[in-house]
Amino acid sequence: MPTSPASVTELLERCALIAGLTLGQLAAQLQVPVPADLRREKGWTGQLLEMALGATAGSQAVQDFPELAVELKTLPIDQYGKPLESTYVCVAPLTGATGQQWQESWVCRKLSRVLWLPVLAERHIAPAERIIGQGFLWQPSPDEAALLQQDWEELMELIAFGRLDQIKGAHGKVLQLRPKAADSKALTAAIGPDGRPVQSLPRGFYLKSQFTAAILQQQFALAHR
DNA sequence: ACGTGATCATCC
DNA sequence: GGATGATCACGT
Repeated sequence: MPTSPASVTELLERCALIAGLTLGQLAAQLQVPVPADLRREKGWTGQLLEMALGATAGSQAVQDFPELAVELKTLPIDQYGKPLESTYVCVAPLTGATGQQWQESWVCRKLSRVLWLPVLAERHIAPAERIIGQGFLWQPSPDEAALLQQDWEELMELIAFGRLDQIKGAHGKVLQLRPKAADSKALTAAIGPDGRPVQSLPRGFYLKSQFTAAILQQQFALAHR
């Protein structure tokens, strides 16, 4: 069981070591069973790679590598390097976050330094055969940060004014709000249209795949110039 | 129930 | 084919 990396350099070295391996090969090294599909283990890939890299946070609400201030995100991609899914960031505070500033938000902090780890994960490829790509460290550019902040402020304002029901996944340019729950019947406290407390479906912030696609494109260009 | 890891399944 | 809403497992 890998220990937690002492530095960002060491973390990136570990990424280089596993790049090119299949998930099956890595799972064998770590003595982890591989599911035939991910229908009942949707987080399996992320948890396997957390283990391989020595992440310690588990299900705690902190970054994956707290000492390094690095958040790990696996990114399922197709053969052309395009993301297959949006990227979950964190749960959305539906109460008690009115007046919060962007810089102190959970979204901002989690996205301040991300280790992206692409995995070739087209659906026709069995989990064991999926190939680990080259991980890389990313920090939002000023432009990217501005886009994220704008979307976050817009969504948080709607939440604070009790307009949660009007928020669809289509809201936001790069950041979206979508259900994040066991099922559509899950309930959590939120603010109603009249400002009074109501119960509603828990939501999470997600990065739209077009945004992560741009990050990958930029990284690809950097790596090949 | 909440937050972690996300992908599934269906609709357009 | 891509995006949106729904869902699965686990630890706390």
